[in-house]
Amino acid sequence: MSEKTSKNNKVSLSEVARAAGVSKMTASRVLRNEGGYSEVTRAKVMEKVDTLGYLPNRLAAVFAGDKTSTFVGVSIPDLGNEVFTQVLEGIDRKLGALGHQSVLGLTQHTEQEEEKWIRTVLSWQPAGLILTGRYHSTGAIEMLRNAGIPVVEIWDLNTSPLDMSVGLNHFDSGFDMGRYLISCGYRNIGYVGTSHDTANAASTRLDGFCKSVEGGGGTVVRQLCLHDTATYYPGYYGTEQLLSSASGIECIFFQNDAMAFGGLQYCEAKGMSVPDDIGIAGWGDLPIASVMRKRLTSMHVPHLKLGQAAAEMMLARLSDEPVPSCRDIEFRLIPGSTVSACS
Amino acid sequence: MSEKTSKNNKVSLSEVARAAGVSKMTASRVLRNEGGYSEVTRAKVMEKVDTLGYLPNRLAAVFAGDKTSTFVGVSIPDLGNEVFTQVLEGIDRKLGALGHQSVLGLTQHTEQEEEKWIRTVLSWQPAGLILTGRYHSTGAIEMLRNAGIPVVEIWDLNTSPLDMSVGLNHFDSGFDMGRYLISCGYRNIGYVGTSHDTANAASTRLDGFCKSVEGGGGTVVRQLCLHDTATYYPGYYGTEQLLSSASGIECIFFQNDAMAFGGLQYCEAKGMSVPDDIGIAGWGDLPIASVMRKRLTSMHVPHLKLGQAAAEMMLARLSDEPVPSCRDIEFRLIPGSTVSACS
DNA sequence: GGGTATTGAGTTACCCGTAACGTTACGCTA
DNA sequence: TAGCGTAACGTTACGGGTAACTCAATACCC
Repeated sequence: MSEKTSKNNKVSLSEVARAAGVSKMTASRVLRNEGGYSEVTRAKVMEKVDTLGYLPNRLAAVFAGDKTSTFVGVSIPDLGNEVFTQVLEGIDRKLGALGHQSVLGLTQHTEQEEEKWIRTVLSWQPAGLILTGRYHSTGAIEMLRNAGIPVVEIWDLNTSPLDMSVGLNHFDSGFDMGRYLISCGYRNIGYVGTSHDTANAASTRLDGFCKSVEGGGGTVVRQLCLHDTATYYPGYYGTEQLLSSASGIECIFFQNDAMAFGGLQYCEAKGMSVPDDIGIAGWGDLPIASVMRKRLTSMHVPHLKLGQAAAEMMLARLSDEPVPSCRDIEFRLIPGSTVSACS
Repeated sequence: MSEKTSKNNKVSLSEVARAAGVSKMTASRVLRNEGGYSEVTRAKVMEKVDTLGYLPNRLAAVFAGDKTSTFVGVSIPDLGNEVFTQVLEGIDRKLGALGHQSVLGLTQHTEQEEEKWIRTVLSWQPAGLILTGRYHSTGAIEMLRNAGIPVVEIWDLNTSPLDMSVGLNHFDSGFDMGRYLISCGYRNIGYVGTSHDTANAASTRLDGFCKSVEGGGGTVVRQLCLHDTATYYPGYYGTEQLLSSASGIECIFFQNDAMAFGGLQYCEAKGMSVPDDIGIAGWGDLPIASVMRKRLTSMHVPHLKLGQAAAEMMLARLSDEPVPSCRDIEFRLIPGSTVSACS
């Protein structure tokens, strides 16, 4: 409110320099700890920085140098699904610790939204992008190619990524779950999840699941894909829909633990006993599973770690370290006690 | 990978102009739909934009004009607490829809982290900032004052904000819950929450809660503040700690629904019946409450709406519309059935 | 004392758009 | 046909910082 020199009433480097009685360049060197100045000069400059309340303008810095900025665009489908918030937390913590910032993009599971967001965020010259999923619009791919910045595709394992990728093999994780449920003796199995315009990891999981169930002599009686977010309540009413539209279902596989919990609540509310009357399996090993009385049958996925790995790959690439183009994140079946254990 | 003219191998406006055989200015006007050019010129320019894959450089644009950028810094404590992810989703959806971007900051509930983040994000010349909470370090406040950009403080109702504020009266919400529990006949009440270095909304809630409980002749026997995140498992083991360190507790008030659910699971696991043996009250009316067999006694808070309101205030201010400096978000007690209803 | 490091500070040329003019050509009116 | 307005485009300065370079002063050595 006091100084009003440049038009944005922000204190610029040249003002600091003038006040300190040195040149702009000297002041710049001091601020970047570049050396080439005396202690006295440094003190003078730093004092003025303090009194004037100078804040550097990174925009100008990026603009001037051929360095890229320190922010990284991070796109995820939505924040209602705890799976993604954990990944995001992993990413942002790691990026933040090393002086980078996340610019958030919520794609709502559509390629158009993603493309729109990519166009916008690229115009800000980000250092790199982290995108969820392996499917992108052709326009998006074109832009990403031209941008010439690091891109990490996360969540789906992608052995031929645009640039880099960290994720897990969703097909296999679904396959493993199917095999396990078959080994428990289930044959008539249902699925409750959500669907979106875009092909995604959950559908890949379902593919793997069907493969092993059918290979094991079982049937995925009905696959219910709701147009909703993958959280508790859709799990609840999805289960209701599933059970009322198909009979003889012995076990239900859910898109994630939140939905599975919703389903579990529905079953118990209707007087069904889990796992005696019906088996319930989730996916993701979300925090809620840690307090459930019956250990939820699920698939453990280190979400936070996945996010951190993505950030690490990005940062390594930005500092020109060698980076593998693809990193596989392991998952682990949790037998739990919401399906009837078998021999 | 093909064009490599400017150092960042990005196509610049002047290249487009040169290719189209017009001046830089003309190309700029075409891209901004500013008028002052013939249809023929427009077509020539747009064609080159397409073939060269030109993406505007918003950095340069901000730099040139005295306009601010389109990104808005958004700081929240953490993503593990669903309360904040919902608020963030509300903010980002609204901002994104109107062409703005969120730059995320996770403060981990500390003022130092917040100050560090503010310093960094301000150097990117954001259009504005949205901060969670009303308490900030003096250094942060100083920077915010000097920055001269809109600031919205959310979550805590703050009638004398730095600039603008949207939030709810946490004291009153705690007070209401206390009064309700008293009216249900409870007298010996416990509290389980988390504590952080910073004074925060949850502690204000607790203050209000204690006030009405004590005013109503009850006692908050023990207040347990764990150093952990406010989610399921801390609710579980916090309840264990609480019950083993104090006797005669008839009812427990939790910092939020996730913790309350954890506590509920603990109680039921130990054979206690809710609400017959012990009452459970949460806060926030989180999605999980929608599928619980017993309706959780809680406080409904429109998190998404709160986030949207914050974004709206920011956007209104940015387009110079008149904005009230403070907006109160209402909450509503949900009696539920995890406390014993009274006369 | 003269030559050579070393250190400190100044100069200049960008970077890529936008704003503010300047110029030209043309059409319309009186 | 003079007079004026305006569409259509060109030109230039500018913004805040950085990189590369030059220059001046001091320190040190033989």
